[in-house]
Amino acid sequence: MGDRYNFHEIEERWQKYWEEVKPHAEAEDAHRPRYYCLEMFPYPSGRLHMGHVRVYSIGDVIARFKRMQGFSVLHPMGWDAFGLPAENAAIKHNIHPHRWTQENISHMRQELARLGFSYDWDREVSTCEPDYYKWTQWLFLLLYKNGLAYRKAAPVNWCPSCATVLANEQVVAGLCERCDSVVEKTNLEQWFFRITDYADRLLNGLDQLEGWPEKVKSMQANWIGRSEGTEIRFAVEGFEEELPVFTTRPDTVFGVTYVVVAPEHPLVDKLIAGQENEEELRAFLKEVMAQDELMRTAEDTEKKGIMTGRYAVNPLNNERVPILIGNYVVGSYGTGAVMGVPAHDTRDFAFAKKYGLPIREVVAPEGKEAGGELAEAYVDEGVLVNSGQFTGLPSREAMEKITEHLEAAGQGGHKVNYRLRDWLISRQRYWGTPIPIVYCDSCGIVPVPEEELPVMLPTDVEFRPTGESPLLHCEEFVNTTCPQCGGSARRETDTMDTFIDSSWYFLRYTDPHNNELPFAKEKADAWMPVDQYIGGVEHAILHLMYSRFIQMVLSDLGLVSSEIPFKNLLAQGMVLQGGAKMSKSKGNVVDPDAIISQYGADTARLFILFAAPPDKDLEWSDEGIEGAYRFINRVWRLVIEYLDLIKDVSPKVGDNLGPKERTLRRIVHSSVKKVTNDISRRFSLNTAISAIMEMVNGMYQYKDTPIDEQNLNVVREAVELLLLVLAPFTPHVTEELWHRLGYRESIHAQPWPEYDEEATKADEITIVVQINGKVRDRVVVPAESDSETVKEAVFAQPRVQEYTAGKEIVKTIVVPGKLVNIVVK
RNA sequence: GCCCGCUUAGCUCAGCUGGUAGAGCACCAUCCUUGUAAGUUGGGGGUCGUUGGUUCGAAUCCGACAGCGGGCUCCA
Repeated sequence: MGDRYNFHEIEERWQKYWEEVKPHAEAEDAHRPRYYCLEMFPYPSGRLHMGHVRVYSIGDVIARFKRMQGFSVLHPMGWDAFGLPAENAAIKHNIHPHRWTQENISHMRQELARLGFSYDWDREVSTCEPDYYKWTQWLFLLLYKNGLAYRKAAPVNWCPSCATVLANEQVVAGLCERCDSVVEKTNLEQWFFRITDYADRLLNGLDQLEGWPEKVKSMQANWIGRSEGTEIRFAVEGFEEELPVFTTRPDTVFGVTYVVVAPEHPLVDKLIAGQENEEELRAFLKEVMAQDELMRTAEDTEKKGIMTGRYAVNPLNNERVPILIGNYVVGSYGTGAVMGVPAHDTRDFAFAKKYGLPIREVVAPEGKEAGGELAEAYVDEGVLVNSGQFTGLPSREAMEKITEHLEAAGQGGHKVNYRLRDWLISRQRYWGTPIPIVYCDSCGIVPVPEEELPVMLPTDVEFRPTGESPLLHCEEFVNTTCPQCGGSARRETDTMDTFIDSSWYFLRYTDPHNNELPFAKEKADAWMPVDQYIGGVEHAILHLMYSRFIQMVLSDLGLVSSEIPFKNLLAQGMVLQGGAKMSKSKGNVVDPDAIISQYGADTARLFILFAAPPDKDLEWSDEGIEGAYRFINRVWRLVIEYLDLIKDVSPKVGDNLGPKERTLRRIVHSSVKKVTNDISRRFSLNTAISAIMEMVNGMYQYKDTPIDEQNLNVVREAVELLLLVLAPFTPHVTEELWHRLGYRESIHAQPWPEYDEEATKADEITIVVQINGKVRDRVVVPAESDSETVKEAVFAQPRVQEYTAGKEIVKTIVVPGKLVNIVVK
């Protein structure tokens, strides 16, 4: 044991000790309040990156802090282990996905251990293991039995490079979220979860999530996209079928001069069949459909339409209006058809001008006459004109009246529309949870009985370079018997979206070894909801909304008591280098392993926590990490230099302290106060560290004071407090120094220190003197002076007398302990 | 286009309910050291994005505007 700070030796020693003693295995102590601290589990890509170091460092400080505060803390770790990269590795390097994943996990587990994170490893879960995915299948069956999982043919997003379909959420601007390939539309029979049944609850439930960032909530609200309006059913001349449209502006219905349907609209085929321009129409359809979604929905794509030669009838005024097919109408939103009101919608206005369609004004700005040619669409509300019996009504009232009228006539009514679609969960991939369904020629779709779970993923399969799922060609997997009739049947070869695996893992942690159920209700209820969830904002919609959905379903079915999975959410910022996110392609990646080898885990943790508030982006800085390293060295030297003097001294401080000791205690105790507040108030870890730095500076200020025996316990107290508040941030070095102080117990098992409020108060305070709001002077007064005494002292100042001489004193404002403002005229 | 966030020292960021503008890094100096590296002590540096308002008093509250970043978007 040398006197230099040897982090290699220290970190290795305590990591070994923690591994043996398992201080973080949760005892489920019923007498202590519980706290569930969770960070999003990683995909086992092979190596940790700085983003991981950041999120897990934040979580670890919170977990350690809460433990010291006396909570029984659940702080688990696991692996989101299914997914495409493993399969790609199989194709490319001829290594089985399971082995690839396992090797990555064991490497990353070691990396996490090297960082000194305090996980309860006995609860580790891995979503690709049968004892986990069995319960993911169980969950699928639960949804199936409750009508929340269904199969249908639908136009779906197909990523040609990943050779699988994607959920809407996984398509970003027409590109695959994973690989940026252009996503195509195909018609396929696929499995869906009925998340749209929960649209309203998912939206309204956001209000209850007080501990979530507004940003994440508004992103989810946007995604759900609730839109209240009116459905209006137009009759189609010559057909039985009606053509429903959705509008948020029923007050403009008298201004409808045409109707546009999407090229995908189910009625299109019938509408154009036998029309004289059928060929031209088909050509148009072909052209539009050939364009991929990205092109079609781009802002600058020209709006195109074509007359079908058919007419619809406006149910309000019985007017015949032409039906067009338009490239800008989206088949999957609303009814796939819109009414065209050129006078009151910017897009419709441009469209009508282009195709010479009539423009009829039906809403006028209040107090203004209608008439004359419109230069642009009037999109605001106003008073109705040219609208039959509704003329003269203000927009708001007209919307209500017109909707009621339609309802009474059976031609429409109130309608709520959502942007949210059902969750497409089928993936044409091997490395995922098999969907527990068989297809029987006589019985149809048959769920695999619970007692036959898990449907095992076969291991002996052949990976094809095309990316086609090996399950398709795995005879012993595909061929099975029907659980109902015993006849021959085929297994579903699609696997589940990995977002299902991760939408319930936090529940499995509460009861990870349960062989009878995914989790026991009592165990889940004891811990849920997660008190603090931490992860990247990139999951704001996908993972966080799916988890909310699954939790709501489980709660409705009585399997858990809370319908909220995560009470508080901390969306941590990215780690940047040179203003850009670290990425291999940009070549600006800093490797955590290299940093740990060079500076140690404590330094890496301290820097990454100090460099920015947890929820902001963090700019990596080599100087910054040097600074963090120097700071730890500074703490080390300070404690080591005092060690012999204070080794056998009690931290109990007596009365009768000298002024220097009082100053030291004031700095130390107010720092402890600030650290405590900063961590508990809103995890302001960077400012907490800054307060600890000030504390150390204060202790260095004192260091050269000749030490008198009776002051040694002031020093001992200061050193102990320093180590205690620093412990959650730099667990190794504080553990080492704590033991060197003579303690046998872990520092991480100590209670969080109390500060002495009295000690934080200064003996004297400086009062700022303002004249008309401008700082003109300062006065030092005893801390406990009352307002009158302060005033007297202020007015006794020569400068104050100068400034007030010959002037009228209008009033004097005294802010106790801070300032005095004299208003003069 | 709509919504949200940010703008404070050279850099990265604090600044809680309005009341003396602050930390770390960088920089400069000082001392220690044979020298290097490390260390010690001290210091300089800010019209708080612009502008109007509320107030005795505004970085802080309110309104505009600008710049940067993010989310949603032919959404009917």
